[in-house]
Amino acid sequence: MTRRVVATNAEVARQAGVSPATVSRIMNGRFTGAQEVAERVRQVAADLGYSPNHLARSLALGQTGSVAFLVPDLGNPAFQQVLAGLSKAAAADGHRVLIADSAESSEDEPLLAVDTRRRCDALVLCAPRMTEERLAAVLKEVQPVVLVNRTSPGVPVPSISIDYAKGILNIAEHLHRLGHRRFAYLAGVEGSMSNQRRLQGLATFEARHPDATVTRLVGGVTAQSGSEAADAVLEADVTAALAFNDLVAVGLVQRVRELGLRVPDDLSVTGFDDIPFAAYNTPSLTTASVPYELVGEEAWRRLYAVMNGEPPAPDVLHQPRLQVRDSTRAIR
Amino acid sequence: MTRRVVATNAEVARQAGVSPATVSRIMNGRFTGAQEVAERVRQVAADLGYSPNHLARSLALGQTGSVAFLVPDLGNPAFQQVLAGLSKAAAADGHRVLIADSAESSEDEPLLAVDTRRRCDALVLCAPRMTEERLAAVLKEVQPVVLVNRTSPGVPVPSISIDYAKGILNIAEHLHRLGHRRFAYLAGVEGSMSNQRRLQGLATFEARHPDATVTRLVGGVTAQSGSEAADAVLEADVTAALAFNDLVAVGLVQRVRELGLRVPDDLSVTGFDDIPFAAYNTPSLTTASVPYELVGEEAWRRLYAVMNGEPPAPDVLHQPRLQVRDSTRAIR
DNA sequence: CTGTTAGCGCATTCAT
DNA sequence: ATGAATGCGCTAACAG
Repeated sequence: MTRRVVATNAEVARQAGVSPATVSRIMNGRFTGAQEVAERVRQVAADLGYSPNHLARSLALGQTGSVAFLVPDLGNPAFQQVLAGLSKAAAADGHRVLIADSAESSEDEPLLAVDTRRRCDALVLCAPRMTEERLAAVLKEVQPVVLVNRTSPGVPVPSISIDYAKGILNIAEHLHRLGHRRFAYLAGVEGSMSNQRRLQGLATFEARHPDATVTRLVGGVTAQSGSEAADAVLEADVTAALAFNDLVAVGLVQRVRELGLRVPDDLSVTGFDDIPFAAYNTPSLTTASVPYELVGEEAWRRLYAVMNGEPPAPDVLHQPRLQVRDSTRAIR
Repeated sequence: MTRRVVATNAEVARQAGVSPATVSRIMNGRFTGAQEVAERVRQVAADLGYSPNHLARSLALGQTGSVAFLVPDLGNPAFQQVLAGLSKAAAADGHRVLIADSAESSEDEPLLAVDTRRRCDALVLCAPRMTEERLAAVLKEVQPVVLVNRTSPGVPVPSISIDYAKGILNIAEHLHRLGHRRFAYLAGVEGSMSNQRRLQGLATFEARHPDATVTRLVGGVTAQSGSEAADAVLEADVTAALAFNDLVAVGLVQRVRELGLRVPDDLSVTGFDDIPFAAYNTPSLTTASVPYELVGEEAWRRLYAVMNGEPPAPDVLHQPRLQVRDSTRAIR
């Protein structure tokens, strides 16, 4: 009954006639002795199929070489892009990403964040709906940490954010220039930071343009919720609908067309995020382009800095870029 | 200079006046002694903000509570669905998923698979382009492992696969019933298992229907490659185009329409996978529906079984379901 | 029921 | 240049 199925440091050391310390040094490139010794050890290691146990190594070193990424919903293309950027950048520096999907349950997020963080060296936290109180409490437990999509008033941690208010404002202004005056806004999840910011942007817009009216409608974050909101949009008697994001816009457009209206002829529709599909939708979506992959990359840079005791780069507030396509057109 | 920033088992034990073993037992619910002792220990632990070091625990236990998932491209919605299913199922059993994205570089996959696997208890491997030779070598090093999207002739490991051949055959038959006789197939990555299976399905189709011709064209796996193949499709003088997957179909449809043709009136187009967006495309995509999220879930079930020394459920070969929508129509 | 002891496998001082 | 000894923090066997 051999318990161990994989070779160990000590085993290699014994067979190569050296000490475990020497094996360790050779495996980590800190060896300064004779070449032939190194060669012999490598040979034995190869024969035994040995490679250092990552767990034991992490314990001794005090670091795992992986970072956690907590997202509300990995099914959302926007978060997938952040993950892609984070994953690539981290990999370039020899680190891995452990994902935790809270499945939109902001109740569980604090626990999930802390627990996941404990398995890694650091955390990238994206929790747009967590209360500030909870967030502050969590942040103290999970450092090093970088915030995505929001900042924390209390605890000072690096963050990468998007200027959602400005983004939706630019979209509204674009439609206003096209002659639109009656708008509908399909809201995202109530209470989420990203929805609140958009509402602020719309408030600014209304203040600037007394001739415009914006009807707030219940929306959501998925294509299905966009579909379901179609009737309400039509009843609202508007000429343009601003969806919370591209997914909602896609769902809305499809349903509206099924109901016999034309987009953009009868109704202009806009999205937000500029997910890859936005350009391939029919009609292609006018939206606010957000560099999510870059966000993931920047999050990594800051995390890496903090992990190495260096000061992180300053926070950034990305300005979404208005991307005009075919789903919007001038009145008349 | 206090080095430790977080409390340790021994520290709690000392302050609570018990042994480390007792603390361990209480933290893991294996304590059978007096309630007041447990209460006191919990109180001390809470005061010190103590929770067991996951790394040390893993080392002692010999397991980490996380599994690795290697994918060729996390940007592909199909893989994202598998991940979602896997992640949810694993989470339900108290496990986490560590992702590794090989960025379509099958060269690096063997190393990446082994290295990532070493950080976890098991691996879900999705490497459609790895050579069988390499695959066989890798499989021996990474067990427990479950294969997604392909099987291994040599090493017997559990696998969840899709009957791509049957799927594309059903699509072709559907078009044939609609009167189509001249087809174009936009191939995926050459040499990939999933592309080979589709080619086999098409060969079967041609054998059955001597009156039909299928022109093989260079494609890819992204919307952009679909766009780029549009010219070739038009030159091929066909009435129906079968894209490798939905992404390619989406790109093809958009470009073809830009070129002034109507889909499905002038050209029927089909996809594969039935990604969420397929239903929202204009026109909605006729495609082969694959239950990818279920695939991820089933992969977890088998992995979990093997990890616990139980026999895994039998391999499954999922039959894609023909999903007829608006991108295909009868000739004339 | 609870404490003592001995690893888990590795990296790293400190000697030599 | 190399080996012996120690610790990372925890769990499990074994006593008592």
